[in-house]
Amino acid sequence: MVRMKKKILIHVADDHKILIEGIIAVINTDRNIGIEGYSLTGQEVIDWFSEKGNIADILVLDITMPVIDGFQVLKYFQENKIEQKVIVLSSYDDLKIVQEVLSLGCKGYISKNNAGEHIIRAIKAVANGEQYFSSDIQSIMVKSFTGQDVEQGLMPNDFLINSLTERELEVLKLITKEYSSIEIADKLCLSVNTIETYRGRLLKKINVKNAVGLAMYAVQNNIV
Amino acid sequence: MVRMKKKILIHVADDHKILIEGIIAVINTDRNIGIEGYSLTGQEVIDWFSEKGNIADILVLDITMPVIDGFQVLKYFQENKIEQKVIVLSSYDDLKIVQEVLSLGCKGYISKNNAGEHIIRAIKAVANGEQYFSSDIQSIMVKSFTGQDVEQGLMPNDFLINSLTERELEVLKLITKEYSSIEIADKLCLSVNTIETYRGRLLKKINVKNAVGLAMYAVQNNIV
DNA sequence: GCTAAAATCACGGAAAACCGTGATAAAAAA
DNA sequence: TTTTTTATCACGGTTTTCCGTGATTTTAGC
Repeated sequence: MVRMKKKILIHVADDHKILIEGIIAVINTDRNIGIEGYSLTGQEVIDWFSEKGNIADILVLDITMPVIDGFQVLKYFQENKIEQKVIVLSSYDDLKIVQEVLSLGCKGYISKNNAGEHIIRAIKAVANGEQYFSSDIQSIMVKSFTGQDVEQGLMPNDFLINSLTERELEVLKLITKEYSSIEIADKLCLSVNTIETYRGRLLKKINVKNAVGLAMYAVQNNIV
Repeated sequence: MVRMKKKILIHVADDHKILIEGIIAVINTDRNIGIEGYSLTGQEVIDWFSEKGNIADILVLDITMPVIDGFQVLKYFQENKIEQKVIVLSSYDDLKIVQEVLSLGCKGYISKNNAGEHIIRAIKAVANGEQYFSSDIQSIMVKSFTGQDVEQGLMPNDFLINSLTERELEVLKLITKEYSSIEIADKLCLSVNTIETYRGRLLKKINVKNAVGLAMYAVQNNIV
């Protein structure tokens, strides 16, 4: 046993504050790990990094965030040749996502289902230069490796295009300004049908029930 | 001319931040007046007062704010026998409102139309124990005093019941949680018609176009 | 150059929201 | 004790949103 002198510093990024609080609570039970900060959007993570030049020892990163999602944060690190240890948190135990995320250089992958029991171990492993995967992720990886079919959970098929495009963002902004589809179509010189399509896509991507949900999301992520 | 030693401290309350910024900008042009703080809702004003026991020398107060409006803030002062110098800002040059506001002990009344040119003078006058009314307000007062008809501007007739009731607030909160009228009716054990009525009333009172507007208002006023 | 993503449009049906208006009973205020 | 406010419900009509599905054309990444 080596006595640790410095705490392992963690930065948590998730758009659900309640989840962040949960993770912080779990992490605080271990005296060798500490919280350096947290972000509610991918944008915040990137901002943090570009301002301070570095984040904590390990970034615990949610994949599903609006506008700038976890993928894009990983890409940002990759493109800027930044070696950042990242543990990805995901609600989706999907093989393709795991592959994608690993190829983007992430060192750990934990399913949100059992994040509580794995997060501490994952952090220590990754801090130690190892990789870590929660048990359910390991099992689907093994199955895939041995050629077995991996039964996929319920995941929106357009999950990988989670981040919002320019146009979608534009429409979202106008929605928060109380414009109707007709008015938005007018303003952007597009067909009403097109706007309706965007509306539907926004609902799916952001995963809310109605325009109010879109507005709340927009506010909570400083899209306003 | 007496040399002023202390700045006259102002607290601004308005639900539109842009207006607050404007007022602060104007006030900052005068070196004898300073900003002590600002509030975005009537509730904040009352909270501020009940916490700190006093606000600035003069409170510049917007009448039309959601939930707790300017009237209620004035009533709060009156009921708690607090002598607070208040200048009311209003978009409505309505005789009844001016009367109401004055009877609630406010010392100055400025129409938003020409707030810029009057605010400084009003502050100095009120700080000096005088009263102050912007020119258009004075003119309607004079007309009324001399028995002339006062032509009323466009003001919603239900303006005076601007503040939201308990039930309305409850419904508003559920709307921001993406519930439909049917679901809200279910949850509160009321008729769908009733909820629809509330929806309509909320739209009118808060003066927005649709549920998104309601949600935005709710967020901006910490009703969440 | 091929493939994936983005931007664009269409359409028809179902559900929900919005609008106006009116009404009644209970509670609160004047 | 009137009057006002609040809470409640009704209803018919219009508009808008939501849902699913599919298709074409650029644009961009590999």
